[in-house]
Amino acid sequence: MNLRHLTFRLLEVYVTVVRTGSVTAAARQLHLTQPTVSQQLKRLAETVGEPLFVAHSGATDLTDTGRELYRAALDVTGRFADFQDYLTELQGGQRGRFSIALVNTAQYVLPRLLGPYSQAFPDVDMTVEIGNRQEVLERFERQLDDIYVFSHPPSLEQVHAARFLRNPLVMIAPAQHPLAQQKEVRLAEILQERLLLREPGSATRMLFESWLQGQGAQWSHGLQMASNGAIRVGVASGMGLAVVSRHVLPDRHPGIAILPVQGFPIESHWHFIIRRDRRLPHAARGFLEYAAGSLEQCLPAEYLCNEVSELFSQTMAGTA
Amino acid sequence: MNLRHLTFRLLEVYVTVVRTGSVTAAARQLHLTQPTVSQQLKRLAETVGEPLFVAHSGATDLTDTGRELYRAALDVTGRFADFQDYLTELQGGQRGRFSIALVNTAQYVLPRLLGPYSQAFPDVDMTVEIGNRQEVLERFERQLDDIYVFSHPPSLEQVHAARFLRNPLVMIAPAQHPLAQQKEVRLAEILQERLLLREPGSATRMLFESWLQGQGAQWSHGLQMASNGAIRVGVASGMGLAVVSRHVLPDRHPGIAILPVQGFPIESHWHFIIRRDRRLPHAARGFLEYAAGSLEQCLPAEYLCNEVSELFSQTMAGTA
DNA sequence: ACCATATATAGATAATTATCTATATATGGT
DNA sequence: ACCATATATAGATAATTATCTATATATGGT
Repeated sequence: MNLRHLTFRLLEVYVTVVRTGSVTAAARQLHLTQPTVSQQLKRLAETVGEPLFVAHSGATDLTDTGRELYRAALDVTGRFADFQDYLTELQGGQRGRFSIALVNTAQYVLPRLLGPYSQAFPDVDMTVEIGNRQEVLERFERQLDDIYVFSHPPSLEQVHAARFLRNPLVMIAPAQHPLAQQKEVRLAEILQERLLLREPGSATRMLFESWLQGQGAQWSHGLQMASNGAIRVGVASGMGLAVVSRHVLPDRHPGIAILPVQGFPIESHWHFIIRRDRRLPHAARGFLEYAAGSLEQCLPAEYLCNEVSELFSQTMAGTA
Repeated sequence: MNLRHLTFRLLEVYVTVVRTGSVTAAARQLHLTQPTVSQQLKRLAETVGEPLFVAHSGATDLTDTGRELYRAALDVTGRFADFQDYLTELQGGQRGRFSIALVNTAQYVLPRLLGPYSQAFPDVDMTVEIGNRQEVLERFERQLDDIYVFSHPPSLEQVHAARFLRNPLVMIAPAQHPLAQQKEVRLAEILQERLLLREPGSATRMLFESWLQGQGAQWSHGLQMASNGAIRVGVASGMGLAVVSRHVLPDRHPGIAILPVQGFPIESHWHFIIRRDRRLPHAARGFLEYAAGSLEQCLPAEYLCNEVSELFSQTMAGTA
């Protein structure tokens, strides 16, 4: 046998024999029979091409070569044990990396989950991508990320989605706006006003438009703005009304009023989405498990809608 | 497959693939076919339980796990290469250890060979044992050493011996002794004198006695002394005559005369002796090879009798 | 001198490996 | 759009390994 065909197992057997100082004891420890261990030793010595033991009057002793081999075996098996540890951590989700792509609006809440998670798993290397619905959808199609967050997941066969948070869309107005004083606001009243809207690829805008369409309505004065932040500031400074995710507003939001429009808030949910046709990194699974268990602690109870574990069990099935 | 059944060979294949960045190139380098290497990689990945490569648009890249494995593989194969180097040196006789047992008298010449040898092979750990014939014979019987030096080797089946140096026994007397003035000395004249003799286990004494017996003679006044050195001093100071190896006398030996006794010098030879029933360490073989090639440079030409290489070829046959 | 214990050897077998040839399947560049 | 190149898969096979049970052979201690 060539030295190259040595296995770690064989070295392990050897190390055990040297440590215990006895073939029989080693066999017991390794759950092998004594002849098996004897044979392994013989094969090892043949492979090395030198005797490893000398039997001088009873007690067998290591030769110099045997001692060298023992050292080498310890180093080598030790180094490989390190690699195994790495694997174990990786497979347990305590180590590794994954990426998650968020639609813009979700960045107002998700950090509350991502923060504690990355504190709990400092060895996981997490990448967070942010874009509007259109952009995240493209990433999804190009399979760039491991987990996606949408309010309306693409419905394809290879997609698994699970809701984790309510995402109500509200109509906001400057606090001093006349409509803000009313008990109830009719849709028609809104459509007179100027509306600050996100770009067409935005999920919030799509949702609102499809809702409007359901009502057989259409807005008249629109003004496009690049971000939720800009819209919020715009509304506060009297530029117009807007539809935004409730999460875009801080808990306290002076200068801005939520209008009690008929049919509002428009209900939607955020989902964690994974692709069945792509291997889910252990760390990504680990994150979803963490989310399933910790959403309650991280996010306000009023928005909770924790169905993450469903996703998780689905995935399991998909993987198996 | 379990991680323990990984072979160094498999890691080597992996390392080659990573290095060349190509399965086909690695196969060429390893003198394997491409499918063989593909299969090995597949098996390796299965063993590890994680993908090692990601194929993103053509170019295949290592995963994190692949990179970890690569590091581990480098460390591990590197460590084992060190062990192989050790083996190579050992098997080449440049490293290792052996012991050689000398009869007392040989210690006057052998250092001239051992010195240069151990300078040339500083990594060989050599043990030199010294005793009288009886003692060395005992060591031989108990198989304590790798090489023995006798003038008259035991003649057993498992013994290989080769002469390497003449060992003439001379009769010495105080320089001012009457016999020292004669052109020729008869044996009878000697036997009148007091003879300084080594102990019964000594080779010199045995040789002399058996020679005497051949002549049908016997000495009358004997005085036993413990060492060749003591005898030399004793003779110089007029205590008597003595038979010693020519090598016991320095080149210049004022105060001592070599008597031209009839039948003297008694010729004998030193032999290197090895046992066929005992593994000859590579270093011991290396020493004998060195002796075969370097005796001429190390010892005086007049005593040379280099038949060491015969021994060596015999040994080869015995081993094969 | 014998007995208990440890080790080695013989003989057997199921499983696995290492390797091949032939062929199918990407994939990148003109 | 096609062709050259690279990779993966299928199918086959000889060799090797890992392991066992049964048994022979040391070896050290009373």
